[in-house]
Amino acid sequence: MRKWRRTHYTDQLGPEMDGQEVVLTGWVRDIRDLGKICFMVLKDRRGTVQITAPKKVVGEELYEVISGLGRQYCVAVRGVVRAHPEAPGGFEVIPREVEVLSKARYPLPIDPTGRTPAELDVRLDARVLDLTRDEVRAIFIIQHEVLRAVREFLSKEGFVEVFTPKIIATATEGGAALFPVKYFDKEAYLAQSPQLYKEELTLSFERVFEIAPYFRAEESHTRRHLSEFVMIDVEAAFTDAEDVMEVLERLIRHVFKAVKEHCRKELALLGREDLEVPQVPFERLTYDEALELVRSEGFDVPWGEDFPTPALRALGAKKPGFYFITDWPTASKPFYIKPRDDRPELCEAFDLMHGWLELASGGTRINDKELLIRRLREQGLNPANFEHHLKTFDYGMPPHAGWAIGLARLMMVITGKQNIREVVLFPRDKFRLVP
RNA sequence: GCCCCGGUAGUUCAGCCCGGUCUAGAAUGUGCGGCUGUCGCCCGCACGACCCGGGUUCAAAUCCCGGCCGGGGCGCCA
Repeated sequence: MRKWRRTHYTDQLGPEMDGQEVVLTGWVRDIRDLGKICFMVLKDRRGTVQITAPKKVVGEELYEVISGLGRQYCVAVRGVVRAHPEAPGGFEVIPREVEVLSKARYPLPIDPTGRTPAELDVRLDARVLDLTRDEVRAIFIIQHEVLRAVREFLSKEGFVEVFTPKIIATATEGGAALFPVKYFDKEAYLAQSPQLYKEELTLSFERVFEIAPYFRAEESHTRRHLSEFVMIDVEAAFTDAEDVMEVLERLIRHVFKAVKEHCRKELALLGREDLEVPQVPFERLTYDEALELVRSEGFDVPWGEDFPTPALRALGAKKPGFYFITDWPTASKPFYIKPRDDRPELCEAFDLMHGWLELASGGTRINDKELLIRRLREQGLNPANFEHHLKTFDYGMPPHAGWAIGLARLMMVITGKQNIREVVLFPRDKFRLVP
């Protein structure tokens, strides 16, 4: 079907083009048939334009075609631009020929104009149609810019983008529940993190990053958890936690600047024109300081434990922007995090927070094999299950550090959306496997 | 997994507490008709729904129990 080649997007038209013939393609957003004149709003990915069909001008036959169109029909229109003071934007297109490329069947599951609102769950069931709305699509255009900016920044910082396996042999790290998959005649699992692989790769590339989906079979049923989610992972040789925290906060700043500069229209659609580029460095709060704050709010959290959600909310109320929580109790963090030399009950781990939302976590890693084995045992894990990983520590493993940030959580902060499902195209949780 | 709240046309909401007046109301949508400047067009007519199963009752959208699904919270989330 080559007959209809678009000559212009709707946002490339204007009253100064009066008299010019154009070919437009898109979807019928609205039809207003007044009897002897019919107005059709044509939408493409860049905007809308009014197609005006006066019966006397376009003739009986074409008038029937146009007034017979329905919302969300996919159409091509050949017509002439005409300046007209009463048309939106001061111009309209008088059609000469209209071809229906695809019809819509009614009833549509949601109103594509958004005038009759639908709940998120209903919208997700009809996600593809939901995405015809500019304000929904804006989220993902912003995400595209975020990813572009992340790659730009990390590349400039000397990081190499890599891919590590998403099908893995064993439940390497313990902890989070994994999804088992059949792998020929073996049982395998979907990766919950690239942690061990990215550490190993610092031995050769020194600085790597990976942007990929991960899978966790948790019971979590909250506004900020999904079973499948994209993480941006970074790992760097010859660095410690403080070094990579600086990379992280500068990255966040770079991303916010890029979004602010390149996604003005999309931010406006989401009511986020006021998005502020955060200043660096972000505030550093030690675990002990955070604990004290939380306790002063009346939460009885024992030393050594992670903060329960209500405590984090209280913390977020006091610290609404970006901040780090550092120097966590060693026992509260994974085995590969390096304990502090001076106080081994604490470790060189950090979390990046935005208000009460945990965005990223990272730290200095252990590069001493014997210590790593001891830490595995202390966490109740069997070193034999980490044979391949431990072997790489015999090849000159450099000291290294890194972090991982949840892409969707970052998108929640940028877009102001309160439910992670809003910022994921086709979210997966315990109760949703389709579409 | 636990707690609270909810499930009514395609969508969004009313009715439910206090069972009968519900042949279930509205908006939007869809269909048909009318209308030459609309832009959430307007006017008229029509179409379309009580989540599933069981129970109580003369009678259930309404009360009770179970299930499924949804919203929120918590837990889990190295």
